[in-house]
Amino acid sequence: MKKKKAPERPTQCRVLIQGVRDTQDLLNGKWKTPIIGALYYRGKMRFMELRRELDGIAPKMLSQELKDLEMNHLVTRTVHNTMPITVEYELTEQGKSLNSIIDAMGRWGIKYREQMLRA
Amino acid sequence: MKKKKAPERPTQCRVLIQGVRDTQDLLNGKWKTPIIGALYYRGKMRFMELRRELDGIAPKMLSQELKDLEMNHLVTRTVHNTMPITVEYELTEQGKSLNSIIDAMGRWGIKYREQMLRA
DNA sequence: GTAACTAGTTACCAAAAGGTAACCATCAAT
DNA sequence: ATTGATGGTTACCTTTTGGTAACTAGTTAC
Repeated sequence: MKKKKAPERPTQCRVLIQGVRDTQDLLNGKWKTPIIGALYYRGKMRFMELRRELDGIAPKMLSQELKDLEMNHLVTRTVHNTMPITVEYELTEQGKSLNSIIDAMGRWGIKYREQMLRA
Repeated sequence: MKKKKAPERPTQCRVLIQGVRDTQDLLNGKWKTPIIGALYYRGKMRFMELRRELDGIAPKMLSQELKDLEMNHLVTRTVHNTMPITVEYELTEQGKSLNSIIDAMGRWGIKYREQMLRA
């Protein structure tokens, strides 16, 4: 029985790498993780609250990133008919489930920084 | 006793966010996680082995990314005086410790994709 | 009427990321 | 002498990212 030409990479592995890529794509850019973090720790927030919380983000970026997150079903946007209108952003269940990853990244980053300083 | 002006965000949280940012910076770009993944699952590898494994990466990018990873102490580079010379890249302990995160991202990504297809 | 808050949008610009193609030196085999 | 492997480098170009500044529209307070 002849071996097929160079398959060699387990499908399992390829699938995992695709998963990593997907996750990275959802979290790409400078602001996505801070936004998700803020929404996770503070709960639903309005546009201006987020702006103030994130400190330094331009409205253009915030709007853009929130749209991205919404399109990817990580955040919901709801308009309230108050005067003036207010808009609330909130994490979906999927969005919330990202927290374990973001948290792991946070802890790892802290440990890394410590070890770099120690060395 | 008067409150200080708008401190409000727990230091703990800021530190965590910084950690996330650090981690993201180390893993930024299209190729870092695949490279680390390959080195994790296959062990030490040579330049050309990595190139073939990663499928589609230009030598320029691979070289650049490996330099980055090396500078950040996630990968070591060792030259062997064979003929022709060979160069081996290997994960450091720090580099290996990233696997839990990359793995978590992979699993999350897979689950996310499933749920998106189901919906 | 003018300023300020709500939630954004638009035009413009600079920097970074990433790809292509060509090239380099060293060595081995044909 | 040419081909092909090793491990890269270089110049060039396009796309993406992210920032600034100005602007919109609706409502409220002074």
